[in-house]
Amino acid sequence: MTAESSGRPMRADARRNRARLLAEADTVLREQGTGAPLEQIARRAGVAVGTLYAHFPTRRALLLELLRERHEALFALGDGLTADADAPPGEALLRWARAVADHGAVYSGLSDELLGGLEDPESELHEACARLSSAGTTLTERARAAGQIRAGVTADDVFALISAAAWTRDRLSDPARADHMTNLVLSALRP
Amino acid sequence: MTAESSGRPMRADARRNRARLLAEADTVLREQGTGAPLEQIARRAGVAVGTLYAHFPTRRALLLELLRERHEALFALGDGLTADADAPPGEALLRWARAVADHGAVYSGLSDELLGGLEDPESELHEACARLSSAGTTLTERARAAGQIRAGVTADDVFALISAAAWTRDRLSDPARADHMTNLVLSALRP
DNA sequence: ACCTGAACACCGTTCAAGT
DNA sequence: ACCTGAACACCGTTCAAGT
Repeated sequence: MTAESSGRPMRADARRNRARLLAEADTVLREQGTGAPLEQIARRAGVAVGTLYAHFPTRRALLLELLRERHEALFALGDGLTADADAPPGEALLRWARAVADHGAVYSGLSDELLGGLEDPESELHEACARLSSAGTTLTERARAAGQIRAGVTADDVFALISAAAWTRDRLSDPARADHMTNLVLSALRP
Repeated sequence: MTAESSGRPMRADARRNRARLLAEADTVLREQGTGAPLEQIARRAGVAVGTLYAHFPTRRALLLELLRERHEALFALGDGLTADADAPPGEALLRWARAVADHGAVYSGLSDELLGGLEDPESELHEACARLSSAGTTLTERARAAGQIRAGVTADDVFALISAAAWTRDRLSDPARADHMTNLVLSALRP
């Protein structure tokens, strides 16, 4: 067991290695997507593969750490939008959906992990995905009550749609189309 | 070079092996998706891996043959819908979109191949994807001219949206949601 | 003309041995 | 307490040797 999972402070070299691994992993995943060779990440961080595994037992555990900051920011955004009861609920929901869709397109393959992580309780990403999904629940219900989105659309539907928007953006070779396609997919929410 | 690519008739055993490979490949891909181990397909077909490669030099070449019949059926459907000039153009486009979305969800991972194959001219699936995409062009233009879909939506957008619908259906663990989500994603086309 | 299966490459994952 | 890197497993792909 490593120190990080037992609450004890990590040895200085371990902390440095962990930080380097995360930094290089971010670079490599931005270039090659969520399926990038772990060996390459370790090499670029200047450590052996075993060290990577010691810090992050699975690929998804590594991915979860990489996403942590952005997840926190999204939770905060969700709270902020929910707290602002006077804002037009349709617009609030759309701002939320766009933010999560952007997030899901940061690494190629991430949209699969997000929707898959919600559906699979065994995924290391499950809790984060569930929180992201439920953060949209209040916004969805308000928008629906105000008649600003389609009847019958659930928070689960919204999350699946957001994931689909991220997936589409991810696959497009022309980055100029990214915003347009995100808007188009999310426009399915219109009443 | 094999006989099949030179126009000469194949030897009887080769033809039998090819047919068996395609039949087993369909079964395996339905179970495990487009990334399934090729070794397993060969074993189930009772041949060595080399034989599979002799018939289908790449994974996508195999996939293209697996899809050929369904592609022909879709081309025919597209022609039929286009020929029927009296049908409501919005409905015709939606029938087309649903048919292609169903097709793109037959094997897990197929939606990636379809949209990716359209974007990548080097893909063995490129020509088929381009034909599928362009088959929707006339239907899209008619629907747009009749004001029955959103302004500014192109045939490329429709194909990307169809792929997104297939992807979403593919990822859902609950098959009962499949139709609902397909309808929701495609409802982005509404004016 | 076609098939076989061993050979090689690549990558994920583990773990005994080191510091 | 942490790191190294060899070892093993798995799969894609090629090709010399067979029929």
